[in-house]
Amino acid sequence: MEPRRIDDYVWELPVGFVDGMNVPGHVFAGEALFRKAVQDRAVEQVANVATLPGIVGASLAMPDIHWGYGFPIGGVAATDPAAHGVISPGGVGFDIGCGVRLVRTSLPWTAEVRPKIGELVDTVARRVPRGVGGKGRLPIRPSEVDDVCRDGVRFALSRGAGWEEDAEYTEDRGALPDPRPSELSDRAKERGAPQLGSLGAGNHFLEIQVVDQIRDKRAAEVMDIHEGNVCVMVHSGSRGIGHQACTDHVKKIDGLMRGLDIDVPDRQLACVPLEHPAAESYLGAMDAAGNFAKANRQVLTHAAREAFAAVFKRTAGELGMSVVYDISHNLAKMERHDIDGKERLVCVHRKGATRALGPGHTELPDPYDEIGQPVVVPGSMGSASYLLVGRASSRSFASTCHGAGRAMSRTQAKKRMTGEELKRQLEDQGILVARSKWKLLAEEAPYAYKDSTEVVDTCEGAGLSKVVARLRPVGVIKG
DNA sequence: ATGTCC
Repeated sequence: MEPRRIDDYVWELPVGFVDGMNVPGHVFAGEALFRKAVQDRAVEQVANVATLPGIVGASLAMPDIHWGYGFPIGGVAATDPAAHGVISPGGVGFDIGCGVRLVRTSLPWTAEVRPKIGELVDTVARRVPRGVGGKGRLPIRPSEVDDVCRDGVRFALSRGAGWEEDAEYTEDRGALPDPRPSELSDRAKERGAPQLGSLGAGNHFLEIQVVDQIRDKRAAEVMDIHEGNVCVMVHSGSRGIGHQACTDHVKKIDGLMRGLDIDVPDRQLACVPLEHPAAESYLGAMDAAGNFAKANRQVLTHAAREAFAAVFKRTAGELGMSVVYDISHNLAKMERHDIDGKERLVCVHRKGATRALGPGHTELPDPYDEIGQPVVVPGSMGSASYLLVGRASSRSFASTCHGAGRAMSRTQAKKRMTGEELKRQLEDQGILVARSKWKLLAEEAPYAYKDSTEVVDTCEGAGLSKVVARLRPVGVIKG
C-alpha cells in the first residue's frame, strides 16, 4: 500500500498501510513537507494511530508533523466513547498544556524603542527564570498546587500577577473544565511547586517581536494588531508537573493494557477505553497540569509587563500590553463534531496541533466572534512566527498546525554550529539573544526546523486556518 | 519536552 495524493494539500494513507488500521491516515502537506515526514518515519506513526480502538474519521497530521512518543508531534486523533474509543496519554505528549500566548503593545518599532532593545532583552531576561530545572518567579508550596491546577490563569491573578481580562483571552476562559488535582502524584506536585512562572528549555521561548506583515486587515484590526508594532510572544508549558503526570499515567495505563484485550502496534500507544476509570483519572490529571501551564504563561506575561514598564517608565496598561490570545497545542478535549453527517461527542487528541474554531463559536471572547479563534504559531528561533484565525474545518476536527516542526535531530543540529556562533549569526541579522546554555541554543537553530511560512500556507491552502499577521523576532529569551 | 535514568 502506497500513500495517495488526494489534492494539493492532503495525502492519504489507505487502510492497510500498516496492519490493523480502522480508518485511513490523512497528512496535510505538499510534496516537500510530506517527503520530510516519510523520512523521519512520522508517517508510519500516523498510520499506527489509525489502529486505535474507536478512532473516527481519519488519523490526521498537520504539515509540521515530526517523530514523537507513539503519536507523531503534529498529530490529531478523535475517538468515540460510544464505539469503545480510547484515550492515550501519548496522544497529548509529555508537555501537557504547552502553548503560546501573544501579547500586543501600542509601541511602534521606531526611534523610541529600537535603541532600547538591548536593555529590554536584558531586563526581561533577568525577570524570566529559565533553563532545565530551576525555580520559577512565583514559587508555591506543594499544598498550593491544587489551587493552581483548579484555577489556572485566575490563580496567578489572585496573586496579583495580571489583569482580570487576561483570563477571558485565554482558551477555556483561563481554566480547563474538569481538573482533578487529586489525580496528580505527590512527586508531580513537588516538581511543579517551585517552577510556577518559569520558561523551561528546549523550544520554549519568550520573544520580543515586530508585526512585519498583515495579510488579513479586518481580523488584525479586531485583534488590535498593527504593522510595525512591538509584540511579546510566550511559548511555554507545564514544566515538571505535566511531565511527571504523563510519566505516571503512561505507566499505569501500560500496566492495565494486558487485561484489556487492546492490540496496538507500538507500546507507546498505551491507551484505555474512555469509559474505563483510568481514562477519567488521566483526563483529570491532564486538565490539572494544563491549568498549571496556563497559570505559568500568565506569570511569565506579568514578568514581561513589569520589564517593559521598567524600561519605558510607563505602566504596562499605558503601553497597551493586552493579551491577544493564549492557546495550547498539547491537549485532549471532549468536543462535538459532525462525523458522517451525524453529530458525535468525541475525544480529540491534539499533540503539537492547535484547536482552530471558526467564527461564531460560543467559546470565543465576544470581540473575536466575527473572525474566529486566534491561533498563535511560534516559528523557530530567529524565524517568523504567525498569528492565524481558525476555520473550524470538518477535515481536521477544527485543528491546525502548531509551529515550524523539527526537521533535524538535536544531535545533528549541534554538529553544524556552536551556540556561540549561532548567537553571533543571529545578532548580525539584528536579533538579540539571551540564552542560559550554549548547547541548548545550538539545538534550537533555525536550520533544525521546517519553514514556518510553508507550514502556515499549507494550512491555509487546506482550509484549516487563515494567516492574519507575520511577526519577526528582534529579541529572543531562551531556556 | 524533561531534576535528558529512581
